[in-house]
Amino acid sequence: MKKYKVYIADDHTLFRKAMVNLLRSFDRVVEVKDAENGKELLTLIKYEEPDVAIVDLQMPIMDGAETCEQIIRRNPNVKIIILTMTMHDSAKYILHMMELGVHAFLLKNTEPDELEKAIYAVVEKDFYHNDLVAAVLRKNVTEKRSGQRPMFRQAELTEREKEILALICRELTIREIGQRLSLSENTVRNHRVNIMEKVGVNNTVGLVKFAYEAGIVN
Amino acid sequence: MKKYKVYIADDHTLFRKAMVNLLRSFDRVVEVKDAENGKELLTLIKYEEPDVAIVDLQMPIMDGAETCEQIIRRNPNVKIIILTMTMHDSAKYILHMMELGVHAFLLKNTEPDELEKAIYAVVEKDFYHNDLVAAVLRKNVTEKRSGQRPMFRQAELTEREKEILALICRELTIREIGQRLSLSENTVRNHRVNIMEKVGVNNTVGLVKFAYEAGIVN
DNA sequence: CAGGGCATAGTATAATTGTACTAATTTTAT
DNA sequence: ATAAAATTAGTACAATTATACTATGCCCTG
Repeated sequence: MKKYKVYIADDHTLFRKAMVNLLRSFDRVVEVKDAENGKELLTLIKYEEPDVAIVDLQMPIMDGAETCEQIIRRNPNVKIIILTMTMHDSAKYILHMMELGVHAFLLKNTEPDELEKAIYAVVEKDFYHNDLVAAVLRKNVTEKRSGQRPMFRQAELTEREKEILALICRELTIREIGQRLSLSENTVRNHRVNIMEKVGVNNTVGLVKFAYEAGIVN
Repeated sequence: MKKYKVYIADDHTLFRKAMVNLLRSFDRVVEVKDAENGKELLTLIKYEEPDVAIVDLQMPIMDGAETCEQIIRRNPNVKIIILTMTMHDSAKYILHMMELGVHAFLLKNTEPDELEKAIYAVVEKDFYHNDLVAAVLRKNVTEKRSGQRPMFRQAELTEREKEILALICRELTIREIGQRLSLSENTVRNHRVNIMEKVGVNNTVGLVKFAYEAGIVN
């Protein structure tokens, strides 16, 4: 019986440490390491490849999406399991990452048993298919048909854009953001417009909602 | 050496189960039970009182605030530890619950050691004082002094107001809302202003954030 | 039946956001 | 080293939101 190495990245220390304990209790897990953000996880992986990496979708430093892209590009043998808060909010991300080649998606309110099953499935069968994934796929199909807001709009914001979006969500005006970042108001306004285009909204409300769904605010 | 019974309520199964494991590993914890929402926790407590109840602030069925109120009213001997995601967003809740008499507040990204300390502190010294609490208190004082947003404003919106806030969050403009509800733009505008006053914000971003925190949008 | 909260509607002005472009410089990737 | 992307900055105008009031009718409660 083969045993697996599992690494986990999650910014909530309590959750992460508890998960480490849980993972260690699984029969076929031999080694568990943890990182508090995507960057740290990538460093870990540089030294030694795990069989499975468990990644929290919402992380502040390097978010789940970016982390997964890096892993897939640099360590394509590592199987990735995404942890996500709610299926609804992160549907567009899930779709994107399915395209990238992520191997499993689990809600954070999954039973431990299912996590264990998922770990074994991704290494042995390369994918773990569950209700969550099925739902996202179905939703994608139905919403595409009815011509709604583009389900997955690339929405990969640059660092500057994320920074500005975060400040918008702290209720700063364009002027205030300009002052804080020592930028022209025009520049900030342009970034704002670019963000809106990237995420596919056309007003402040949409921006804030996106920020929530993308985990840029909590 | 006295040993304690600890119950935990959190809607994220994975987190909750992992926490149960973690709690059981603490030297002076003898019994751990878990519930997936406030209601279930209250039922548990009806049959047997724990020494400590750990409550997630964000729960769908019966939220943390309500659960704590009930526990404090019906089982005043039970010490309550609140788990919260971010200090910033839930500051108003934390203050409210400090007034109610909750015994400790921890961020979800706390080290396990601190959780253990907090458990022993609340039963022995009735309160666990940490940086998070200090920060909220300080913020409350400074913001009160400078006449800022009232930290805890009950924010009980009327049905009409909730309805309009929901439409705002669907990215409708005042005009569109007026049309949809067959109201004058002015009326909608007035409701909007009243909502902003009630919840203590002064722009669209604040409105949307409130709606998220209050569960008016998901 | 008086007062309070709620829902409605109005006026007027200031401030901010939204749209639509152009354009130079720097950084990053192929 | 060259192309693409990111960051910076600008102009101009339209649309919407934010602030600050007044005012009326309705319904409920003490």
